[in-house]
This record gives sequence, C-alpha cells and structure tokens, in this order.
Amino acid sequence: MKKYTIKDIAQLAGVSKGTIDRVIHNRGNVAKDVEDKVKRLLEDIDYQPNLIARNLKNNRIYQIGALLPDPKKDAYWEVCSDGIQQALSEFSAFDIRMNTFLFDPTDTKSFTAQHKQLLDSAPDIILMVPLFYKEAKNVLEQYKSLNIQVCTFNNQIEASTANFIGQDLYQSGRVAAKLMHSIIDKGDMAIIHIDEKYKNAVHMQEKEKGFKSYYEDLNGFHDDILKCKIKYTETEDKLRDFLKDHPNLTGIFVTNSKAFHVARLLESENKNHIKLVGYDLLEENVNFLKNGVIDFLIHQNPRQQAYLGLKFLIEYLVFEKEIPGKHLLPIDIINSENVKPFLRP
Amino acid sequence: MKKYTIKDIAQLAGVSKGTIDRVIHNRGNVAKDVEDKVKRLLEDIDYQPNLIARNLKNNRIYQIGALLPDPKKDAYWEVCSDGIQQALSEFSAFDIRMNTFLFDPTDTKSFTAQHKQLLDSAPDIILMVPLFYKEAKNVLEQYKSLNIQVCTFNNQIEASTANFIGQDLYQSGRVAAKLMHSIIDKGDMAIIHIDEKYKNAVHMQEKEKGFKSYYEDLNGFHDDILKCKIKYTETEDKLRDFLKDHPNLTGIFVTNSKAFHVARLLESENKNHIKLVGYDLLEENVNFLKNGVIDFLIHQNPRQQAYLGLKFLIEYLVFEKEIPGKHLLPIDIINSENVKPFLRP
DNA sequence: TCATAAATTGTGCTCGAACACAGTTATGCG
DNA sequence: CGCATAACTGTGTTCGAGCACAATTTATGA
Repeated sequence: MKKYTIKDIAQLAGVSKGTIDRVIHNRGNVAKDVEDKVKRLLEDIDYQPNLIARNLKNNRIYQIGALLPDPKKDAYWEVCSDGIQQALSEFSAFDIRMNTFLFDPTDTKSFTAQHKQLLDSAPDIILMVPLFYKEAKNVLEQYKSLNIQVCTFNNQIEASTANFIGQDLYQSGRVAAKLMHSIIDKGDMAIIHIDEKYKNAVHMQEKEKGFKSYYEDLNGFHDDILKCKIKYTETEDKLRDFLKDHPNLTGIFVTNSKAFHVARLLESENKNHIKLVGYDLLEENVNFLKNGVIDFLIHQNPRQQAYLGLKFLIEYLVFEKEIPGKHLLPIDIINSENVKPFLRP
Repeated sequence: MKKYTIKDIAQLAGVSKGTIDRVIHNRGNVAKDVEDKVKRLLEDIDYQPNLIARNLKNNRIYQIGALLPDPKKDAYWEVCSDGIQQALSEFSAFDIRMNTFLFDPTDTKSFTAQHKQLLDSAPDIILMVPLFYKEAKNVLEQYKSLNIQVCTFNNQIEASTANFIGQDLYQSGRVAAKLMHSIIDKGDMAIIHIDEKYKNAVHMQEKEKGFKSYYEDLNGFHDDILKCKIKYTETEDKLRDFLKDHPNLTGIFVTNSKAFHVARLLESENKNHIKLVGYDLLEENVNFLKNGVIDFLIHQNPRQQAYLGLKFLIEYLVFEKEIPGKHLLPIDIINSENVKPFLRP
C-alpha cells in the first residue's frame, strides 16, 4: 500500500540512501553482506522507484528518429502523422523531440539515403516502416550493432524480427474470404494483385494464402478461385481483358489499396453483380464504398500502428517498459455505414 | 524550442521566482504593472509548466471511484476490468487508487446504495455506467453540486450529458442493416428486442430507428420490416411462435447481446437460411458466430470504453487535460474470422 | 606501528514547481 | 515625522532519485 522511498529503505536497512542507490544500480563499492541485506529488503517490500522523481532528475531530452514513407507519394501513409501527433501529445509532459525522415516508397535508394540522414541525427531510438526487405534488413542490423532500439510497423521483415506492429495478413485474407462468401456464394472468385511500384510481394502472398485457405476449408464450394497479377502501368486494359475472359466471375478480392482501379472499371462497365473487397481507407476507395461499388474494405489502421509504435518507444525511454515483441492489431471490417469514425478527424 | 522554467522567467522579468509563481496561480499580492509584464512574458514565450516537477511536488494520492455493473450478473461487463487495469498500468508512475463499487444491473436500489458507498469513499473523480435513467440523473446532479468530475460510458443519459464515451447507436443500427442487406436482399426482416431485466429501452429504440432508416433510404426494398418485443422470461416460446407466423422471414436483427437465444432456436429448428445479426462478444454469441448461425456481431467494446474513460479522468487529474465532452467509438464489425483479437487476452 | 592506499559509507546538492515565511518597500494616519 | 500596517517581493525548503564528492572505516606494507 504505502510507497517506499529510497530514504525509507535506507532507514530500514540502517544505512544511508547513497548505499541503497549503489545497490539498486549495481554500482559496486558496497560490502557483500550489506548488499545482500539491502537486496533482500528491496525484494521483500517490492520497491518501485518513483518514476516521476527519476525523470525530473534525469531531465533528459529524448531524441526519436522516424523513417517513414512519404505520404505525398502514397496517400496510405498520410494518417501516420496523426498517430504520431497523438502519441506526442499524450507524452507532452516529457521533452521528446521527433526527427522524421521521409523516403520515397518507390525508391530503395531514397530509403537508404534517408536512413543515413537519420543516423546523423543521433537518435536515442527509432520508429520505422521497413518497406524494402533487403535494405531494411541491413539497416536493422546496423541499428542493432549500435545498440539503438527500433520499433517497426506495417511490414514485418521476418517472423523473428522483434518489435513489430501490424496485422496478421494471412488472417486478413481469411476475413476477406469470409466477407466475400457471406455476400455471394456462387460463381468464380478472383484474387487480384495490382503491382505497386514497390514490391509488397510477401504482403500480397500472405493475403492470398489466407483467402484461399478459407475456401479450401469450406465444403461445397466448387467454383474457381482465379488469380491475376497486373502491373500498375497497364491496370485498366489487363483488367478489362480479365473480366472478358471470365464471365462467370462474381467476386473480386484486391490484395492492396488499389481496389478503386477495379471499382472504376466495374462501374463504367455496369458490372454491378460483381462483389468487390479491398484494403485501406483511401479517399477513392471510400467513395466507391459509399456508392456501393466496393462492398467491404479491410482497414489496416496505419494511424494506430504509428501511434502504438511511438507510444511503446516513449514508454521504453521514459519508464523503461519493455517493448512487446510483436503486436497484432485487430482486423477492422469497414462498410459504407461504419466508415466515418475511422477516417481522419 | 527551449523549455523555460520559472527561474528563467524570473530572470527575464527581473523579479524572483516567487513572484512568477504568484502570477501564474493568480494568488495576488503582485503589483499591477509587474503582473501585466509577467503575464505578457508568459504569453510571449508560451510557458508550459513542467508537469513532472509539479507532480513530484504535489505528490498526491489520487482517489478514483468507479460505479459499475457487476459482471457476475451480466457477462457483458466482464471486460471492463481489463480496460481499467490497462489504464492503471499505463499510469503506474502516479499513485492512483481505485475504489470500485459494483451494482446489480437488474436492481435500481443496488445502484443508489452503491452510489452512497462510493460517495463515502471521498473520491476525487468518478467513472460510472449510468445504467438507470432516473437514478443516474439524480446521482449525476449530486456529483455536480459537489464539484466532482464524472466520466460516464456505455449509456448516454441525455444528449447534453457531458463526458460520455460510447457508440452512436442510431448509426450502429444502420451498420446492422447494411450488413443484413449485403448478405440477404429479399424477404422480410425482423427487429427483435429481447427485454433485459433492466430497461435499455432508449438503447434499443435508437438501434431500431437506425436499422429502419437504412431500409427506408433504399430503393427497391418492398418486403416488410417486422418488430417483435419479447420478455426475457418467455423468450423461447414467443420466438417460436413469431417464426411460425412469419414464414417469409430471411433476416433477424437482435438489438442487444441476447442474439444467442435466437441462434439456439434457429439451430434447433434447422432454419439456416435465416440470417442473424446481433451485438456483443459474449462467449455464447461468439460460439454461434464461429459455427455460422450468427453472421455478424457488432462490438460495442466495453473494454475500450472503460479504458478511455479512466484514461481521460487520470489525464484530467494528473495533467489537467480537458475531458472530451463526447467521445464516440468506431462501430466494429465482427465475423467468425476477425473475432479472435477482439476477445479477452 | 603508522602512514597510506583501498574499500566502504555518508552528505549534500540538483532537477522544477509549490508554497510558507521572512524580508522589504509603500501607504496611511495621528 | 514617525510608526503601524498593508502591499509587495525574495528566500529557502520540500518532493524522490541520482550522482559527485567528502568522510569514515578497513586493509596493506614497510
């Protein structure tokens, strides 16, 4: 109940607070028997240091570096800054300085260049989106050897990579399939990968696997699950051809945020019977969601991802809390009626 | 950039820190011209007090009172304590003591009795679920006259009631309708109110209105939207009769957490063609969601409601942040594939 | 044995805000 | 003018942890 201070403990142990301090921080210069006694005492009363006092004394300026995709190049990343702002405002009692470095999500060179800039800013800790597998792996190793803690989000480089915030992509593929199946239960299904300028191959494959696994687990589905890979530059023509080739198509699952491309075509060709499920609340997607061309969107919540990542980092710096190795966000299902509160405030 | 301290300001103004302090806290005993000068200075440099130092000095024990429904009487409330624990752990640096008083959600007398106990515990601030309209209104007024800040969640007493966290119930009715409409587009719909032992009439009516409004906005829906009120004690018989009377029924919307009652009947009577949408992730509901009898559940997220309410209160106490007058949570759509991360950890 | 080094322990100041109290200047009034 | 009182201003301590340095005790060696 009562909160013990170092002074209390000093009195209980019959030594001075300096000695208690030395024991707590293992700074040596303490007689063996005294050290043991104090350590036992600390255990017994479950001593918790007053973090308020500690922070006042330390009175540090925490430098946080961020390596994020430029939202000007891909609107998906726009909301990240909201999440970052929220985390900063929650911890405004502490002196936390952010240095944000934006890289071009279509350009690995920009990534490494910005990374170098980030390193020069001497951050205590780093928040980043490891968009490019090879480059990010390098960068992460570099941080590790420099003993700088990193928190990543959105893209998981490897299953083992620590401190990751994101979604279970396989499961989100299953969610998409379940949604699709609940709104249409016959006809062929198509999984469409619209290539982004940057490779998100792992992302899309996981979603595809999840989607397929749902239908495989099902009994009594005997139509086809088709697959279609389209280059970003030739989207419209290829799509049109694909639709022509598969007249029995009733559902399309787009594995990234580009569902609006498909929606545009479905609308112009009046193929209202084809159901469409995609990802992410980009303005264009939301418009097609509202007018009914897109049926469901899965929300990956980059805002919350950035918010949580930064929050974990700050709590690590300020309160020495552990950063959870892997934090999976729930998979939000969005339709035209519940979309509003998920959009930017 | 630089953070100014009271000492800095004292130096800048050519007075002592005592005077700065008096100006900041309007404690008087300051010459008019000096006061003006210091106030202008504070404005100019946008002085923000160091909240860490303030809290260390004040060194207060904050007493928070909670007036919540007993989860033993209704499992819906079980997850609230998780949310409360999370908020407490986030603010473990401060000395925050919770006194929780549980009332029987079927008994208004228990509510007022626990409220009296709560008052005796001399709380600085209060978190509560104002389950009963009349009684809660009284209680809220009492707190107001005692100048104790309150944060309510789950039930909004009146549109004007300040400091409320919950969902837009009308909109959640619309979400249910949209879901229903996307999985079945012909046949009659039924809105079923299963009376709880405590009256949640306003809740259920709002959801009903929202549900209906969706179908009214629709063109080309010409089947019926039926309505059925059932007393908790006679659920099964009444339901069976209702189903017999309406053979054209294809969708049922249950306006509270009791969808499992309907699911049980649908399963035993093998009426798999009737779609079912309900509320809340009770274990029984989730089981029916997983085996496909319930198609969608809407998650009201009591855990997050309690978490946010407590967080707002603590930030008010500790950092003097304003409590947002009304905070609406997003309406989560749950199916069998995305349910897992929403359940208790 | 005693000077000196080494090991151990204690003291006191700091961080920034809050507040009590001491100290200083101004004002009023006989 | 003098003195009391009011009006105002400055100083010093506190909160708890952290750390530098002073003080003390113990060990070592000639």
